[in-house]
Amino acid sequence: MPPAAAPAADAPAALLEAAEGLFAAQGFAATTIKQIGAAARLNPALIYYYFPDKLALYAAVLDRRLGQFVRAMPARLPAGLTAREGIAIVVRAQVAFMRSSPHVPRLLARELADHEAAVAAPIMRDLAHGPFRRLQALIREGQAAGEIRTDLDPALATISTIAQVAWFFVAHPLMARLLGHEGTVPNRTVDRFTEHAITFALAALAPAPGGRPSRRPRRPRRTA
Amino acid sequence: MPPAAAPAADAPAALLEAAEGLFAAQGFAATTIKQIGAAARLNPALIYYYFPDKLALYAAVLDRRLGQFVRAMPARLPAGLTAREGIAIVVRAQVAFMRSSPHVPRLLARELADHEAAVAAPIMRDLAHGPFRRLQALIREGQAAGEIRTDLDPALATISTIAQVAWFFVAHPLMARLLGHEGTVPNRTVDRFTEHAITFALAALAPAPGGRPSRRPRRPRRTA
DNA sequence: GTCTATAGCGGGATAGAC
DNA sequence: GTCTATCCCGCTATAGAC
Repeated sequence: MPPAAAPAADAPAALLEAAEGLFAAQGFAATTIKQIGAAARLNPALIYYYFPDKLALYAAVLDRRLGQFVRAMPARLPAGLTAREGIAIVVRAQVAFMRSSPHVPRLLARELADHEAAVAAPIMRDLAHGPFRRLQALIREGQAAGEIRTDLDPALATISTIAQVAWFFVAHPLMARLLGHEGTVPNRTVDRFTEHAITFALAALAPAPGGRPSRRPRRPRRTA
Repeated sequence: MPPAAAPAADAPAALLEAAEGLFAAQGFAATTIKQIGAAARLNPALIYYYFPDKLALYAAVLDRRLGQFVRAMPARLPAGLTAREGIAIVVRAQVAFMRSSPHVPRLLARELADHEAAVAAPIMRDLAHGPFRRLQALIREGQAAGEIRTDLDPALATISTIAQVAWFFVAHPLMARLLGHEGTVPNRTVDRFTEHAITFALAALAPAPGGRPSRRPRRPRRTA
């Protein structure tokens, strides 16, 4: 084994790292092979030794940052949770996801706009079929147990819950302005928002107080 | 005045229209002058007669769809509103904004990722200084009047409120999957979500019921 | 105002030396 | 595995005819 001094010196990792930053900042089309080589301090032609083409490099970047995290999500949601526990776990996991690399929110924003591209589709499928459906089921169970108001559609309530952190990070430049920061929202404000988002969602979902029943349950109308 | 038969036949408008669709679908860098000309059924060189260059065309597209709507927002929020009225107005205006062209959500998603670009900055400034600050002030007044729970930070509560509709549209491909639709979320589901978002926010902001006071304001605790 | 033709540049990708 | 040199293509933008 070589001494641990070598600072992450393997070429494919350096290319992925450099490409991630450039793709996030400029987008796929605006980023050139030569820029990536320069940022990685490697010869640009190496990209074609380690990856079939530019698109494959992009797909590898996305899979590393978005795909891996999304696929690891279900393990964070063991069986037997209450809805309130599930909400707290999911919201905190969203924050961890968005902070797992400074480029994640922008990569995500671009993929949301580019959804015709095939790269984003499997990741979105995993998100929808995994944590989203799970949280929705927890909310439905919470309604049956009387812990959650029954006039809310579980799917829509799930969206409202996860929208908070998602939008906070994806619209980061807007959030920074709204919160009065020039550049970036400081870490402790992100932490405060995380706890706020959990409180906000739990308050919205709490059953209407004592005497007055919650508004009459909406007919289970097809979402289609 | 010419007979109303001519179908929007002025060239600059046709170019803006065509460019909007292509920029939204593919992004600025991936869209070519020739594609725009072809989509507008006009000679591509005309772009350089009506606009200085490609970037100026892009800026014009953004200003037409995003800028104009944002600048018109304050007029929707007259003086003397209650916080609850303000929330309903802002949420419905967000939906109207997102529906004002089918391309708005994607244009917005791209601008959020591209915030280094100068084009987005003034629009975000107007959003932050206009409707966002206004809603925040309304919530603060609502807290003083005892209509809104006082343990929530008005700025964070504003973000949570507007995040719902913003995320619903920007993450549309994800929302469609979560709601079980193959392609697009149907209009009546969007309408249901609009009313849901108002209900959700108002429930989250309602003062804690009678005896028990709202939870004490959380100390800013570091999660990191 | 609209069109053709093209200049001039920079992109992705490859061949092949080392 | 890494690097140089380069091909070929398609892009933005312009010149100038009509």
